[in-house]
Amino acid sequence: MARIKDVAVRAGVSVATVSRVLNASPSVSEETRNRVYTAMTELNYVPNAVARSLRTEATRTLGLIIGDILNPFFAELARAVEDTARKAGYTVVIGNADERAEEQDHYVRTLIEQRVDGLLICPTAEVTPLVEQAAATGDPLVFIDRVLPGMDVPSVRVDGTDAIGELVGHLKTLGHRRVALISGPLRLSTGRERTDAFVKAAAEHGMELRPEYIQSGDFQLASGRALTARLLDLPEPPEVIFGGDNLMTLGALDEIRARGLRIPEDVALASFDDVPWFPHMNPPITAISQPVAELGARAVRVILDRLHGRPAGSVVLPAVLVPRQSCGEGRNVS
Amino acid sequence: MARIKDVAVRAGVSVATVSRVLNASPSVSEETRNRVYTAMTELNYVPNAVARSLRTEATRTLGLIIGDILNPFFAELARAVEDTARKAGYTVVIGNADERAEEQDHYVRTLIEQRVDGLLICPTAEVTPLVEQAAATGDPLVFIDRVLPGMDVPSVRVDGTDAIGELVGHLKTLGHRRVALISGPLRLSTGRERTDAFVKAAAEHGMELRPEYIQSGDFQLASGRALTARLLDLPEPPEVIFGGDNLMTLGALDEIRARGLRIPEDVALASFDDVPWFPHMNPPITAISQPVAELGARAVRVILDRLHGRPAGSVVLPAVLVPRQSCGEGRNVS
DNA sequence: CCCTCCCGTGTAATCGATTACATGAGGGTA
DNA sequence: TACCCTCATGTAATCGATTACACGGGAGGG
Repeated sequence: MARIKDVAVRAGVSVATVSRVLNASPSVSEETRNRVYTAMTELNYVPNAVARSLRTEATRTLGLIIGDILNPFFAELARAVEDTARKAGYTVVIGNADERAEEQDHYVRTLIEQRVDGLLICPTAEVTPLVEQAAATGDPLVFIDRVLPGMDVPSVRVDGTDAIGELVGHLKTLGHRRVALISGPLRLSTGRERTDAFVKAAAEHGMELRPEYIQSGDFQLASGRALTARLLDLPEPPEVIFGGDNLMTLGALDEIRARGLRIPEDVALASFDDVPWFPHMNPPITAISQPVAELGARAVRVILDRLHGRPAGSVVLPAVLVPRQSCGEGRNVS
Repeated sequence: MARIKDVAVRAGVSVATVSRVLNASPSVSEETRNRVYTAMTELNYVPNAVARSLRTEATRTLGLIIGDILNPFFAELARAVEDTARKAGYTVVIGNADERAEEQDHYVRTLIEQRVDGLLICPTAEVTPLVEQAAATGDPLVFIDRVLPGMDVPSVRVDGTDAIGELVGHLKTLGHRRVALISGPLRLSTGRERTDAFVKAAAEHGMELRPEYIQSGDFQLASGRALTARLLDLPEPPEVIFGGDNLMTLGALDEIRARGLRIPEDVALASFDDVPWFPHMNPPITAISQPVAELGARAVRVILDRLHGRPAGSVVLPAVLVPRQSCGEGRNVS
């Protein structure tokens, strides 16, 4: 593969001049520039980003560590991050942590070895020593979606509290009283926040939220199904089940269908986290939609701010309720 | 950030020895090795992969260019590629081509600049000069999912012909005669193959496949919806619509619902490409499922074979029919 | 005519690792 | 004792770019 030196020889100039052409430096004469361009095409020259990065100490690359790319929420997030980064001239390397601290650490390590310019992390529950150290070292980190307590790292996240309040109001209007929640681990900021907001809203609206109606799992489909089974097995099952994310909601749906129950007549269903196919379900699923694309875009902007020495604060975005039919005769909005 | 030289000084050895420890060379004494390890942890040393790659001319990185990460098919593919590559000690950089040749070329260029060891591409319809040149130069390429005619590049793909034949048989058994297809662009190998297989199977089973029942779009939701509208507007609309991928099927579903038609009574629906939520639709969607995880894993193996100088042939995997209820009283398999 | 300044270009150090080759200590053998 | 071999380690070149600094020539001013 042709190197800058080959181009230089062919164009009859020095490597410095070729480099200047590569970097669009103004101090190269028109004529020389053309000679260099010609030599480059003739040789099929492709600059070596590895060598450039070594010298410049910048890779123009961002690392993104997410929980699970199969989860549409993360897929959309990855897409938004990638789009925004690309427009700013950055490449994104995605790491799939599979919601495991160990995998997350693997990627943190690898990406730091690769000298990414910044690291966007959807952290797992645990604060691992490696992440702690990276933060302490001053590596440019930003947390997305989830927050780790007691760490001085800027974060970009969604606050669903208001939307959950709205949802509970909606449920009350529809005549429901016994409401249940199946959510993620309380150690995850998102799991805790959604639970707290639901409990608070239920209290405010005078709903009947018994202790056994609050179940926490791991944001995965199987746990959604298992917890739903537990709820439906209660002597007095809830009238509504609220899934803490789209996968737990899908698990709930599986269990409800397996028992031949009707939605919303036998049990109503709502979801935190909207996905493109919820409107097409039978019945369409009422959901709380997060501004995922915005989340990703803002996260990139925060990290770029940090990289360019601009002040970088945290960002909190609101979620919105999208009422459909899975909780009863709501407005028919898709 | 600490460099190998700092570690060497602190451990009282030369950089060569530190490097040997890093690369687990056996010719370092136990005692020295320990001193080096200690120095590394004390300095929080993280090896610089950029420098290493420059010297070794290998990045242990693979590039993957896909059509659209929001499409569950590609998300699953990305996941499989990443998993398999990771197990072999490789990192994967994903590029989102958004089904546009221009974006695809951007990533081909960028990833070659970054000197990825191999490139996995789901090519867009056009054979761009850049891709052609990369293939000619002997860059390690592998095509996934789609094939470009007349290029000497190994490919890993799914052949749905048999499954489509099975589907048409299934439709016939259920009493359908007028069958229609909404598929992707014929210039895409997948679009053409699915269309050809459908036409052939329909003929073999004596189905009524009128020319106007064959529509081709762009594998996106909007085009699925528009083509479905066109089919339903025909004086004699088809009894069955077969979507060429999951997005076109979803578009079809939108249009069918918008018109208040029932599935399968008014019009039956089937899909090439199964996704996790099809079983949860109302009614559950009959689909042809591709071995996506296998597809990704095999593609990685093919490229690694090439990298290691082993012979690397193309791979064709079979798809399978998963009958559900959207075409009528089929077996109830989820 | 000479001095300065600027413009375009070249020389060479540098980034942080890997690795071929050199070196020196120690042990075994004749 | 002399020789050779092995083992552990060090020296220095190298990968392909960037860039500070040097330099030569031409223009412009006095």
